[in-house]
Amino acid sequence: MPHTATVTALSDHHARNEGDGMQRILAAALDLFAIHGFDQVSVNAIADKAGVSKANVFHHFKSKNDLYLATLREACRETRESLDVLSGTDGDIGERLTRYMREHLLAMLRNEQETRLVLREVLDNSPGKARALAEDVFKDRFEILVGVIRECQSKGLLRDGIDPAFVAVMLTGANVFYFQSREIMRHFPGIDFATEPERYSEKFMDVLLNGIGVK
Amino acid sequence: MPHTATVTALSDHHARNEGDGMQRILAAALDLFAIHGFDQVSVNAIADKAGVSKANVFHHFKSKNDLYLATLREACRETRESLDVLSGTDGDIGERLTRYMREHLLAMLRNEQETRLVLREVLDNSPGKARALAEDVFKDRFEILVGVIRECQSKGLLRDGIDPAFVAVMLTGANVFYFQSREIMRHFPGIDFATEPERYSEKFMDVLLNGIGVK
DNA sequence: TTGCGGACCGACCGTCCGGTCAGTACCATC
DNA sequence: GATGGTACTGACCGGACGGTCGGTCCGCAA
Repeated sequence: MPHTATVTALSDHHARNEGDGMQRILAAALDLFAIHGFDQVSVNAIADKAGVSKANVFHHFKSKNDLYLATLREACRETRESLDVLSGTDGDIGERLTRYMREHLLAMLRNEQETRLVLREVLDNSPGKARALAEDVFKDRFEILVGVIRECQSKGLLRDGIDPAFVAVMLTGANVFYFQSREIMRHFPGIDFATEPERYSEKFMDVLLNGIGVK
Repeated sequence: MPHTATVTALSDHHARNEGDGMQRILAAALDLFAIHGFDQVSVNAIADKAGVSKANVFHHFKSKNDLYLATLREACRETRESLDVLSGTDGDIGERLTRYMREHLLAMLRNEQETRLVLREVLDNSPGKARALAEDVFKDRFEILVGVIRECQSKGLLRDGIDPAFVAVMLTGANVFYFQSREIMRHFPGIDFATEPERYSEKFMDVLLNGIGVK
């Protein structure tokens, strides 16, 4: 009795769950790859989660690596937002950067799985899979950010001694590190921002703009 | 013809290479685990690199996971330095933190493999293996750092509005992010510190102490 | 009505993995 | 010289993995 729906009801001939099989496979792969990483996830597990047979996975994607690349590509595509906040309005550098930092961090947390997938690929120094793919996404965004900061500097909104590229790295790094380590920070004493990203952004911008020294 | 030395000369009966077999296994495991991660490394590969048989690995360690834990434990032990710089002298907060940041970053880079191993365990959100082990190391150091910063603040060396725990996170995050992403930063334009950690530390401390805003 | 192609399946394959085991060489100590 | 412990080995095991294969079902166009 082949072709029996392994999932709930849905009497129709085809497309038994939601979306066609390929989409369900991609969604399942995103979930699993993002949480456990490439090696820890078997094609069988993906097929089970998607409610299809393993053979069907190989019908849509020519290899496990191919599926991973497709998943990563989609994750990259969906993560290209939150940068528009920057190019929007003019005005005070503090306001602009504050809004960017806040939105960027919230966007990372909102698309947690996609972010985790891309970050894993970028930060793991192994040449494997498609670091270049994820790296390009990173690079594009980074250059835009540097451009905006440099523009602000030329308008006299930043001190002259400041290196725009370094500031961009600092901003990115602060958010990436928060994303990575917020879980363990929750176990640390004296930290009130582990579950409140906005408070983190606020404190960061205060230090960034004013420094920690006494006036 | 068993017991033939698979490595160079060393006529002696025992200890054919350097150190006993167990040490060689640990060293090989550190190398491979740090670079490729737990899953990507087979016990066979470790045994080959150490110049022993796979069975011998299981003679010294009761499982692959046990070997991983031993490796991680040693990596944690060897990484407990560079914090003494803090508790040393008194004096200007700028000097103290600058020296700490510099030394901490250089220590991470000096012990690259150990750092990578511990960091992988801490930052990967999977509950697996021995996150607690690495986390404790992190936590200890973090608390010391917070203590020093708080002390500086009570002496009036820091602005009152500053949260010491946040500053500690910021310092740690900046160095961790540099360690993780310096390789891809080398491919980015306009970055002059990707291969010069001391320049990175310098720029960071400038921003941290003085902020980026115009005076 | 036929036939074609895509979605899909169960069963299967070779490989490699973590782990075991029986046995060997080489020490100690008595 | 027997004994016992330790470092070490090749051969082997069950299982999981990525991937293949022959075949079924079904919508659709001729």
